[in-house]
Amino acid sequence: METELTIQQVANSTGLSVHTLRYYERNGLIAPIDRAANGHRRYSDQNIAWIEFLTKLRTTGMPIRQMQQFAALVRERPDEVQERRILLEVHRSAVQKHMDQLSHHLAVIDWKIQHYQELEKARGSDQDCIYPVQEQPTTSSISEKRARTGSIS
Amino acid sequence: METELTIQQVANSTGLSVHTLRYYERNGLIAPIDRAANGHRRYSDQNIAWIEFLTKLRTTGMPIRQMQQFAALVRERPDEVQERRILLEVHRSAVQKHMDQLSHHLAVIDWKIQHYQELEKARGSDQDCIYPVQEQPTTSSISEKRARTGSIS
DNA sequence: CCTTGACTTAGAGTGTGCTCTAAGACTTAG
DNA sequence: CTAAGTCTTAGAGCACACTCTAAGTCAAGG
Repeated sequence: METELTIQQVANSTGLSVHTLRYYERNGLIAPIDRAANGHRRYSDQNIAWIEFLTKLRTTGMPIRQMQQFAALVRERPDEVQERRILLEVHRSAVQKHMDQLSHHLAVIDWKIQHYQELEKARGSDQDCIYPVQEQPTTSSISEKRARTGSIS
Repeated sequence: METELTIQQVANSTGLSVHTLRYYERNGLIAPIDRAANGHRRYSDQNIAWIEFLTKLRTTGMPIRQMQQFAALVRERPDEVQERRILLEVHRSAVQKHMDQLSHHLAVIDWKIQHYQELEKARGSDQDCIYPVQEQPTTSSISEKRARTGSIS
């Protein structure tokens, strides 16, 4: 039994809008979808699987252009898998790099939050809160830091 | 000795363009910068520190609106730190969530790469490569998975 | 003196990725 | 028979975050 979903159903199940689904198809991210007698799109299981993978590429930051490339490779050389692998590997390392950056920056934000917490604690017991010189972890080092005069942000 | 950098120097050191620096100032992300006698901006160490922190918020995906809010809190209630902390905590958990999603999706991409590698290996030794049914890890489960008929992307 | 170059402003333009509109066909429910 | 609802298309519009332009000021170097 082949499931044959409408665009609306696919929108609901994938989280993409019907607009976006058509937009993706128009732009070659999704191969032309089979039509019902009335011309309406009917999505197969494979279509859904493809769309789900696409959205994973999207949410990891792959630009539309690159997804177009990837989709073109699948359509034009379905039995030549190497180029696709390389494309994905390039993307993977970009995502990895991005995540590394995120986690570093998150550490700085964490640090700031903690700094604020300490200020709040001090505020509870202090008379009129003299702001200590602010230290900030940077790209180079979290511990060893020169004082920035009077930054209290 | 107060360092007093030009906008160009700040652009070079922060990686933002001079356009972006002015844009940020115009939009209240950066407080009005002190001017030299000729009206040119002169950035202090504190300004730089602030801009560096801003870019961390930006690169972790905080929208301009929220950075405006944060900057407004710093300017308008410099000694009330709680709201800022909460704002950052909200952002932190958003970033955390985003990173979790990224790493899950990255796992799927990794899986695909490996799948391709296996196809390439098989291709070297096989006669004419019959594609196995493709399995894909999904949000729900990586191991237990129904077969999708004939998807070979 | 004059050119080069960095700066200023307000405001227009750009790229990305959607997101929606308009006009029309078709199906189903009342 | 009609109205509501879902689909189709081509193409316009939008949000975001820049990015650049135009027109002008100013200072230093040749």
